Amino acid sequence: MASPLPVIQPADLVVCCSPVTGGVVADETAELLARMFKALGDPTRVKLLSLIAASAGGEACICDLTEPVGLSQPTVSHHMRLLVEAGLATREQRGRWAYYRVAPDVLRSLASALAPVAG
Amino acid sequence: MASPLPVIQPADLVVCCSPVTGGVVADETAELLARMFKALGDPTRVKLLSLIAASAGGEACICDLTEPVGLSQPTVSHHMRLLVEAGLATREQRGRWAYYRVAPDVLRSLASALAPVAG
DNA sequence: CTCATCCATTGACAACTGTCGATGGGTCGG
DNA sequence: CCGACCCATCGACAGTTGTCAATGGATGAG
Repeated sequence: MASPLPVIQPADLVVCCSPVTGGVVADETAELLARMFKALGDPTRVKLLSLIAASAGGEACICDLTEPVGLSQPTVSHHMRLLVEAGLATREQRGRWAYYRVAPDVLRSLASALAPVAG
Repeated sequence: MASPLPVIQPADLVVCCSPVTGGVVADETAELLARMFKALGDPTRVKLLSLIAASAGGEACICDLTEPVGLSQPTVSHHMRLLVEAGLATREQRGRWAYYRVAPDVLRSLASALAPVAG
């Protein structure tokens, strides 16, 4: 985690969604896509997203997540930070708790980067 | 690469495609999805897939790919192996050449694992 | 104020990853 | 048969990643 890489914003998605399978993709696009996919490249993070999405209200705090994934609190916190930095989740602090949500539009964009020509 | 992990087969996809955002996902499913996403988690591999999909006939050999990505032949070969092991590409040997293709159905399945509820 | 709770950050460590050069096994053209 | 070509594997090395225990900053309850 040496690099203070900027958080991926929804606005960045206009760059990305020109589909892996629909023409050669620009370097910058490949970089952006890979960064988001990398965030999904760990089973714990896949499960975290799934847990959050399935939670009541579509949100969850760290304390709700540690037990289901069976990892320490710092580790879960770490994974959530990666998901947020990749733009796949959002974080909102309310009182003592930090509430995390998935970013449906970003996920949809990612999906559309895979699907296009693939029909 | 210590683990001789089995190559992901299209048949494995019946397990996977119950959507990250549509209910808590089983451990095995998370594992499978993460393995495929991890394969997409490198800009070089994203670009390789893109290059192959954009090639005439939808296929390409290693020698077509090294120059566009600017990496050595062994490295490209290595990346392609990962993509094949993840089920995202297929390899066919014809004479001296090894022809690689993308696996559209697998990509589509991956996409559908992201998209579902996200609407 | 004091204490308990929730969470992020830090430091450390083993494991994994991306890259290369060197090597060797197939396959085709002459 | 020989040389050229395509490709995979190996060994090595730096860099990144996943995990934890320990620590400390905020916030809220009593």
